[in-house]
Amino acid sequence: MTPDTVEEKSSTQQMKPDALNGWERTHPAEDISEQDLGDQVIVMGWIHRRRDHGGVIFVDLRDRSGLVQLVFNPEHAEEIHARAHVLRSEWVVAARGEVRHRPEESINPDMKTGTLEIFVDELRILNRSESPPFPVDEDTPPTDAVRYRYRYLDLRRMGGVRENLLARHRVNTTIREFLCREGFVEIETPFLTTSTPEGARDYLVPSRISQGSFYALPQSPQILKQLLMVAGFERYYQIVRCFRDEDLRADRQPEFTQLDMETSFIDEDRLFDIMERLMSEIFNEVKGISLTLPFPTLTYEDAMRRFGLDKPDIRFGMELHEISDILGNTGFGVFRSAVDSGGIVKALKVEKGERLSRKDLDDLRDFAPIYGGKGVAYTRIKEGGEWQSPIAKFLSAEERAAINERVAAVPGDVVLFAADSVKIVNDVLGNLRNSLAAKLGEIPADEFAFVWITEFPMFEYDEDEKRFQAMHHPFTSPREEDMDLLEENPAGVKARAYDLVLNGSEIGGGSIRIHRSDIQDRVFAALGIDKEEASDKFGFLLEALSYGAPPHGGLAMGLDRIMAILTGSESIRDVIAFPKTQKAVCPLTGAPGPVRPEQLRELGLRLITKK
RNA sequence: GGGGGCGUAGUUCAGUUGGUUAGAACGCCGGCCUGUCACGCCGGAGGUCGCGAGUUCGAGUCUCGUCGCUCCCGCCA
Repeated sequence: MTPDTVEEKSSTQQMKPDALNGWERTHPAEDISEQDLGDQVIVMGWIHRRRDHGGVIFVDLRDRSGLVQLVFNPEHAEEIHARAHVLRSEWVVAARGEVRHRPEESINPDMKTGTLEIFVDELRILNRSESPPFPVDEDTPPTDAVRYRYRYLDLRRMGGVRENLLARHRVNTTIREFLCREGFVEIETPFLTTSTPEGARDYLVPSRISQGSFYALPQSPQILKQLLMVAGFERYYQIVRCFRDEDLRADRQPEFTQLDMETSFIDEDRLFDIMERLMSEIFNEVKGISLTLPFPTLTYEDAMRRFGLDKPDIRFGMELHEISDILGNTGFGVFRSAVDSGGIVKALKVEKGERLSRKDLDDLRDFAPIYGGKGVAYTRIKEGGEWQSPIAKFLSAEERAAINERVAAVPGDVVLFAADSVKIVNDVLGNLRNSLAAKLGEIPADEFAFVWITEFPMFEYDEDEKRFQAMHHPFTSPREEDMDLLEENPAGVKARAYDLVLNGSEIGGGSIRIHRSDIQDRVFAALGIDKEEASDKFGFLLEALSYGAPPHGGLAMGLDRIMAILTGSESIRDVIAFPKTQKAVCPLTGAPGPVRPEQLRELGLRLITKK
């Protein structure tokens, strides 16, 4: 190797790190206060920034608590000053020194410890660091790909995900303390369990001992927590990881955390009350605000009618209005055929319609197809209720007047229309309502609007499989007054199921369960699950219900989503330490990855190579 | 499975109608600097323009494919 190919090592690279050697930290950096003036303290952390004036050197030391300024003065201690000269970003150091007041003109009002500094007498360099791939000391984060690759550095950044995780810790603590006071017992349930029929694809784990058999990772501990009620624990909870092998979204990870709860001898009102008080404590802890209790309640039917979605954002108005009845005999083919084929026509009024440009309205053309719709019609309302619209001429004056009255239109408004099947109309206008409100700045950002959605339909008809499916899950109790409909009209049965919605986001859901095996049998029958299949899949649950199951119910709260809303995060990835990418890959560990052939052999598995 | 956005220095980005040697800021390296706090000043290094093909005299720029990140629909409580 010739001399000029030898990589030159700077002096900083050659320095040997020091041992901690009995030193103990006396203060977190940001806890240094006026009370410590004149005291010798020891702080430990990372080099946040260094300002080397040739003479005096200033170093901002960062630890979990925050920042404190270290001062290295050559006149005070020349040798220490020389050591400080080689410090670089993200090196790990311990410093002992005296807490002093800064000179009056050097006070930094932006820092919590801005009036103070530590005059360093002794410095120990505990570890060096490569130059970080992105600045750890700045608020502006690098792109996601870089953040995830170096997640441990991303988490080191102040004011970012680190703060979210610390808030999450406080929420977990609040939950545990609250539920403990309320008589709940934390019990762990297995991760290696059996496949439950809840719709989502399971993550499977092959069994080595029983070759050809598989465990499933739980989508939720649903059946097991019901068994805990049969066992007599009365109030159970668990902060538990759940797994679903489905495509990811900003608010969906393949593994996610739920606050899972179940209670005996209780009905909806008492359960709602417990949850509302818990939410109130959480919001008080993290945001310092008190929520107004109780939360409002909306039936599924009303939510769909007024907002088009079962997770309405009720922070703003802009409700939907059905106008099908006005259009029974209309000459406008698009509306007419929707109504004639069992669909509906709904209208969405936007006040101060001048905020929507011609282009905005034309762009609506692209909105409907996202949800399977054909389009969105619109009109501007002029003086005297006159319509300025491409579709005005297709509607009679009476029809236009009736619509104006239905939506209470005044001059200046814009009214939007969708005509299609019930599902598509609600999807299109429900989502358009959210989208327009956001665009027009109608959503109060610092408001938290909870709403319970109740009385969900028990069953949903699956067009593909030509049979009913449980909308929630098959252990949900039908309402008492709908029991008789189980056999004659399943579509009319409403369930004792409920969701908790916050700012248009579903943050939790649950139900009062079936605790009698005779009713469970009838629900299985309605679902087209025969006795054999039922006992095959859930025999242990049915058996358990026959041994004195108490009336019980519960819910599961999506902790990731709650944290995302609490911290103002766009994605739940920002409240998870090591999240997966949209391809369900962990950028740090590389999971999932290949396994050694002998591992497969032990499991009795062989890979089929896909083209 | 489908639709949209992004990909240029370590990082964040700019890059004209396709035209010579691809720029800036921050960071990094070296030097100077005793009250800074995004310290300042001087100098320097650093690029497979995600990857591959194509069109062209000529591609960071146009076309096709592919990979990665991301938002959405489907799917999923």
